[in-house]
Amino acid sequence: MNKPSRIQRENRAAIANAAVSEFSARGYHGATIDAIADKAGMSKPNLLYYFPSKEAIYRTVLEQIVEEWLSPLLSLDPNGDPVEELRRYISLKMTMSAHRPEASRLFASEILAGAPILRDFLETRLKTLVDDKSAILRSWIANGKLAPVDPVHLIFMIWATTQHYADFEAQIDAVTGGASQQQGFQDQAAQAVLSILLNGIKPRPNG
Amino acid sequence: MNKPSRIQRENRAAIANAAVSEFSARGYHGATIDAIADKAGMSKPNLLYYFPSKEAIYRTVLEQIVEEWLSPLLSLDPNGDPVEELRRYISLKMTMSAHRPEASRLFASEILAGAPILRDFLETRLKTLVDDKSAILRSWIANGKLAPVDPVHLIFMIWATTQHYADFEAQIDAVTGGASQQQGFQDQAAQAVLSILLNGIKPRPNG
DNA sequence: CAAGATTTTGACCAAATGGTCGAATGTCGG
DNA sequence: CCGACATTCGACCATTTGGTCAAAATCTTG
Repeated sequence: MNKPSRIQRENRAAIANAAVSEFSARGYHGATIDAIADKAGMSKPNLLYYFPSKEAIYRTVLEQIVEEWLSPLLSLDPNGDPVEELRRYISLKMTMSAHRPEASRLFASEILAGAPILRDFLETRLKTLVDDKSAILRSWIANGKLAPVDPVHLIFMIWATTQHYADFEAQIDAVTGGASQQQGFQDQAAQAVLSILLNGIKPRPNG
Repeated sequence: MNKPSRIQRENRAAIANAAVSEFSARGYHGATIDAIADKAGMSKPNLLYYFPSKEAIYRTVLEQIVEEWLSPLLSLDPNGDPVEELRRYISLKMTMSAHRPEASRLFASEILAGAPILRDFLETRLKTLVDDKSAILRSWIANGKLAPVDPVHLIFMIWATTQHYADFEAQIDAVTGGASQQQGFQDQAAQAVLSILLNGIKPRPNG
């Protein structure tokens, strides 16, 4: 495979962006190649010149998102201060959730559907990563730097709370009267999440 | 409209069950009337004798789920002990998540898609309910019975963490090597969630 | 049991949609 | 500015799918 031309790079990127938007808004089956092509500013046959099939587009954007999603957890530092490290991790995930809600929702929709495409990735790379980081958390607990909670469930809770703001945006908007669009809401959310989670895991005298 | 016959009740129930299963597994667009009819043990035209359209089936099952979902929050008692009330509420939601994961995923998929059908419900009944219960939480905080956290975000966090176990089951299964199917996993999850959330909101000396 | 009402379904239809093809157009190094 | 290659797209096709209809089968009840 030769180096991609400028046109190839641009078009592939345009298609990927359009696809994230369409897939996240309508789900895999609800999204159509025509709509993605339209949004990317080209005809359907032209789009299919760059990707062999609808599923190929889906796989591609999912893979990109997954890489992006992984990185914050990767950077959890075993030598840092436990509470500070977790504060940084949670803040990072809150920021990502606020900045790329469509990507978050696309990932969520894949998992909701039983992870037909991502199952292998989840069982291998993600599992390994979680096992590794759980070990770090466990050592912090053993040293009395964190309250004794199951590390895996702590990780799940962080994922759940942070991604909730992107994935359930429609519900949050409805319940808050659209506040989530307003400046400051994100900071407020981050503060509440950090406050509850960090206080929930700070070491306690009466274990 | 006359009283429904026994056949009507049975068939409507069979269709609703099949629909929850199909819609939650494949999403609104991925589910087909044929598949729902099959799973309900009848032909497609027969199914359409009971419901006028695919969307009508979807609306019906969503409404049932939403009613079910609402009830635990309704029962939050302003006169109970704050931490005990929240413990009960969280436990109830964890149990529901474990017992009806498909219903949870169907609800989640509707919200992910922007709540096209449920928007009105979310903006009216759910908003009112959240406003009411937030007031209770605020009074508990004012009385020093809870740490000062934004009540709305606390409610979001409870929803996020409890429903995560149903909605992201595929991911949890993959990462834990299928542990979520095993006896005891649910209790472990509930314990971790309760521990972190309750400790996160217990009143603290240094506000 | 007969007659009316209810329930069931095979056969069909129209629209939507993923994907193909061949011809036309554009790009670029030499 | 030419030739080779890359890009674009109108027209088309096959399949899937939501929904209709009229006739058949099955209840129900006086």
